[in-house]
Amino acid sequence: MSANIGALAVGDGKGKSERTRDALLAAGIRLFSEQGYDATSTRQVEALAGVQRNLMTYHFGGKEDFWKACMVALNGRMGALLEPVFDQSKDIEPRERVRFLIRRYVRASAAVPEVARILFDEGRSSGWRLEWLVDNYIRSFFDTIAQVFKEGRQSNAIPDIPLINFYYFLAASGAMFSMSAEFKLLTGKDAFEDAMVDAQANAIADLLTAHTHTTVKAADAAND
Amino acid sequence: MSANIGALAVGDGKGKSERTRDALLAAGIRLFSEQGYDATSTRQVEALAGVQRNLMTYHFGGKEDFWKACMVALNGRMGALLEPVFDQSKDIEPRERVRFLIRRYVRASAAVPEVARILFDEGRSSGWRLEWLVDNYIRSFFDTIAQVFKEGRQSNAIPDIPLINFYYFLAASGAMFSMSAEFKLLTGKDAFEDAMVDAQANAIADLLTAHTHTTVKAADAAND
DNA sequence: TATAAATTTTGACAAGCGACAAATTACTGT
DNA sequence: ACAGTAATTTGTCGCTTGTCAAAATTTATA
Repeated sequence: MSANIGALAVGDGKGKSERTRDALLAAGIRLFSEQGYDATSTRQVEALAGVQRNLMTYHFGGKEDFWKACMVALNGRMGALLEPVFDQSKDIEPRERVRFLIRRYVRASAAVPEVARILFDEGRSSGWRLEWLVDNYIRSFFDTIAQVFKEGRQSNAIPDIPLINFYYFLAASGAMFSMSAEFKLLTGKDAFEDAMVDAQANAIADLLTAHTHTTVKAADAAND
Repeated sequence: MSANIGALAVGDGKGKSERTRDALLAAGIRLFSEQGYDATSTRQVEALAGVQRNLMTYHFGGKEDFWKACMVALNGRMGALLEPVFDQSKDIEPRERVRFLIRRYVRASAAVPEVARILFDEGRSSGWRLEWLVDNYIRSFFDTIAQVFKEGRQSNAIPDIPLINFYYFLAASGAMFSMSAEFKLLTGKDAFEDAMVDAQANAIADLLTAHTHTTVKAADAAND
């Protein structure tokens, strides 16, 4: 792990106080997403940010509020990538529009893998962090996906599977980037390479917009 | 959290020492999978197991070796579900065989959600735990999936996507069960209900054995 | 039953944790 | 330059962490 993330996270035209806050947020996002909340200590965050001990408490009030601030900042990164997408897609015909949205979402998941890491992490057990995430971000994201799904079904662009399964399939499409360390050990390649990201985006779009065979259900039952 | 997991994990015909070990392993699997390695303390495991402090160190030597023992036990649970599957499927015709294997794998992921939780957790950043998992289990699992994929492609049962992406879809198909707490908050339902597990198994099988349109690639490029 | 081994229990330690308080330095507006 | 405030720095607190050590107890063997 690099000794100091401050220099990377710093904007030049900002005051020292704001630079401290930004460095802390960048370090917090990285450590919370890599290690989880409980396993990340305030001293560790401050060390990675290259700032003095106790500055997190001063600027953010405490570990809990700091985590929420990290989530807001992280949502900002993701939102900046996803917000223009709906506008860009509004003139595309239904089937290609769904594929376009899916590909852009997968690319955003690769560009900001911290989001998927934290969702996989916090979604496992209930608590105040999961409740906060659901209330502030996850619920509205699910509603957005539900709208895309509805339109995709009406135009027959999306196969006949339940919304819930469609949602979790899409949400899990970031697993390849979330598990980038395993990916490297297993394949020897970098999951964030452009060609790899495109391959994943295309594959997800292919699978989620393919027509399914309608004759297999009976055969399934015979083997169960 | 229940105060004591020992009574559940105990076999009756076993000696006290073995019962202590089993209770510790059951508690360890649960806590490591829910909270991760660093966030789980030895005292917490011992308390959930309903045994005295320091018995983990005595029976397993230390936290690291105890974690490995938990992984071995967890692999045993998963293996017991997956081992008979290949034998059962060897007379099914290729396309239905792939669907059968996928559905059984998804159901096993639901029956033992701890596996997916730990893989999502440890796959994020490199270290001795990820290396150990890859060397002992993940690599051979990947090879098995690669073999299924190869046969599935030859019989045209699996759509034309790269192996790596196929593998990570399948691995990520357990995300719905791994994130069961989020699932409950988001949908109000229990992800482990039989009907829900079957729906996911069928949906994954449908998506991974559907034929894709071959005419969309050019249209994709037009929007990028 | 006597003896040794295995297992359980209790005690203690250095190190790290989040948080609070106070002292010091840097910045702001007048 | 000055006062007032913001920001940084240092010190400390009670608590938990993983681990080692030793005493007490239970189990196995002769």
